[in-house]
Amino acid sequence: MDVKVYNTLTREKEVFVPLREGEVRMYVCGPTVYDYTHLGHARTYVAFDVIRRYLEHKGYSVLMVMNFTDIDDKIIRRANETGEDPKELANRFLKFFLEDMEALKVKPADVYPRVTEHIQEIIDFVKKLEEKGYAYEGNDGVYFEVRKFEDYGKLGKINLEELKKGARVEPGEGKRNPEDFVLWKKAKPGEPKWDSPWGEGRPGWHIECSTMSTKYLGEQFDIHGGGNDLIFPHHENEIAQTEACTGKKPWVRYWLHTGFVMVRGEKMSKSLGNFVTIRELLERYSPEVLRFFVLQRHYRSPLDYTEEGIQHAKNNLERLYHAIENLRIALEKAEMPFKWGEEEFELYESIRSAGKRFHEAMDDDFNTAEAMKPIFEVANAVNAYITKVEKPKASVLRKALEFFRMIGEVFGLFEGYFKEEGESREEELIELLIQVRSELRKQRNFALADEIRAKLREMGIQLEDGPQGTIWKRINV
RNA sequence: GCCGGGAUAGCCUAGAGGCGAGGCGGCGGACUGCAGAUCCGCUUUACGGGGGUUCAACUCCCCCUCCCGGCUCCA
Repeated sequence: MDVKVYNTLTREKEVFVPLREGEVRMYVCGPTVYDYTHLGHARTYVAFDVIRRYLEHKGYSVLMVMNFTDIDDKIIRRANETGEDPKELANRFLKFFLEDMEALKVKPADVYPRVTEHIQEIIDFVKKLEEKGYAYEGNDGVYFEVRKFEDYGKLGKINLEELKKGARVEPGEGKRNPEDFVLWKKAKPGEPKWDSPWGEGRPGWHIECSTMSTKYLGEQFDIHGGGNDLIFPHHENEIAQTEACTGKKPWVRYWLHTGFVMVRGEKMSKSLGNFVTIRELLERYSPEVLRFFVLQRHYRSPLDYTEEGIQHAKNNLERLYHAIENLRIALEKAEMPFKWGEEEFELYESIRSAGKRFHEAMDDDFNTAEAMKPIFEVANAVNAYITKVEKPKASVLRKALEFFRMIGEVFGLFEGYFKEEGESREEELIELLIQVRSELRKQRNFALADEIRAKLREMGIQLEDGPQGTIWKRINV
């Protein structure tokens, strides 16, 4: 089945066809590293992580690049406030960002180009634009002359005349036209700077993505993504620069943008001060709960942040983990499948059809919210099968387990279950404790029995007493 | 002003011209020393309002109300 993606450029869902067969080259706009990563960032990067994982699952080889803006007005301003060196400040938050991404199980990009490591390439790019007549030098920097690029506005559906009415277009000292944007900023005293044909200065914001993406992914590539807030002006300007420079259109085939995280009806952002950092959240919730929370909503829709919502996600994920643990326990007493009965056919069919619907949902513009449904249906079917059937058949149970493993790989979940192997010592000790506790229960020493249960629970092991004795589960959520 | 996205049962999320919504929560039952998990049932005649098209609209068209976002800081 083909994957369909919603392309911001055309405002339509299109069949995804990469430029080179079997390979996807994608670029996701990374953060400006001057502060901690918050849930809004996490939403975007988890969404693109799952998009990337799904494309890999479909058999594509994915080359993924994410940039770091490590020199910029905001970094300089923040550094001035704290008295820190801008470079050190950027390094610090860059490191924090990578730590947060790792904690969230976001697969690392193949290259993380930093602006300060690509100054020469950026200068060359600007020079080329100058040679081609798209750029001019003003007294405070080098500017891109927007009106020379006739396609300007195609991504954000911007009309230049309307834009001027929009009031917030700043004239800027060295600009010829208010809509022009800066490619190279000349340094003011005390600011970080690099040598260039236009004197000492630093790159403008948009130019870095054009330069670095084409360096690693070529003059044309498949996917360029980021938050909704980057459509205009950032991505619009990137298109103008790059297509003006290379002359090749379209520079990027598919533009993907994520919706905002909302807090009580407002966008989560630094300036509003209504943000929660990943670090804070990870103190209260596991990484998988946060991923699950994000994936319960389609990536383009706004996502409302509430504690209750995350709690919901936690409950949901717990339910799935229980089903997986139930599978493991059932497998211990499972039989050779010398014959299948109606129940086996039923469970098999439910797994098969769920797999199909999962893929249909993901093929349809990575609709993770829709893809959740079949997962719960399998969990229900598994639980029903296990309670109904005395001697479950190992083969169907394994089919269910494979299903969850597949989901786990695409969504980046269930690591707590599928990762560990060879912890048999720990398992033996748990079994021993269960035996001791059973003896205590027979003697009706419930106080001590309950204490053992409570202590194990604290360690992430949950005991459940049932008709066939006591079983244990790992609590991974 | 211009451009875009929304309103779905108590709550959260999908979807779609007729055909099972998924989860959470709540209630009742089974199981149980308690807890937990699980099963069965109920909460459930769901789709912002008004027109229209149609044999049939939650879905298509028009209008309206309300909410949100972008319009050179942003993921």
